[in-house]
Amino acid sequence: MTMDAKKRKRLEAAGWTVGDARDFLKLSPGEAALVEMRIALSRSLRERRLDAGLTQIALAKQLGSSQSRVAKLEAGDASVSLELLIRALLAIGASRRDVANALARRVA
Amino acid sequence: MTMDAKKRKRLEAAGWTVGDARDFLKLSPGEAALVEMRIALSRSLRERRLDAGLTQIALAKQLGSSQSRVAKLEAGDASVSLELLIRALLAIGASRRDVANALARRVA
DNA sequence: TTGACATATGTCAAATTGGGCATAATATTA
DNA sequence: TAATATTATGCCCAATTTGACATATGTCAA
Repeated sequence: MTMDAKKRKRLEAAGWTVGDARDFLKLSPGEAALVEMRIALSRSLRERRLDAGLTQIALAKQLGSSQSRVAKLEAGDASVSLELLIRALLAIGASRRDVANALARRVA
Repeated sequence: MTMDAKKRKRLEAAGWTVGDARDFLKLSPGEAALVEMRIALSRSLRERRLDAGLTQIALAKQLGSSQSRVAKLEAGDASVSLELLIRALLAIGASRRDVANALARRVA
């Protein structure tokens, strides 16, 4: 994890809400893009799961994972990788293009 | 790692070339998509690096990583995650949309 | 050829991520 | 309201991923 991400975690743990993370924390464009991707994928995952009428437990089963991890996936928790996020999307039937679209989706 | 991915590794280690991995190994659509994404991102990474006139060492430095890992990234090695692949693309200046496009790119 | 540079591959300790459990918080329904 | 279902969060530690290193292989010009 990068320095800035650690800093953010510390701040959030201390009860701060980070309004505009991008320049407040001076994230590099790449770091910012990564955060945005995580958010975009998280949201798509939740939408797809709900559209499919699945509970987190049901999705976890399809994924071969646990409810708690699905909750973290959808929360964009720092402990989940893009890798797992993408696996999860594929697990509920998203195509490669669907994932690409989700990835590029606006989140601001 | 999944069962089938392990199987593929064993086969490749034994000297086999996997022509059409998709149905020979009976990968699920999701697993196949994941493999394709890895390949697509790997290729985009190498193209971008070469276009930028960078060596693997130079890119490794920008990434905060090592030459060997960059080599593995470009080789689509099983030991690299989509996460790192995406970080690498962002590190050489790809935008979120660029990554999305790369991800969806045809590889067959 | 040799030498210099670039890339590939194997290994391993350290760091990150994952699964699963317990439990808390938050709906939702009777 | 209480009971039930769903989602969130913290924790542990096993598994995976990573950076770094050594070394092998490949490339190309002198």
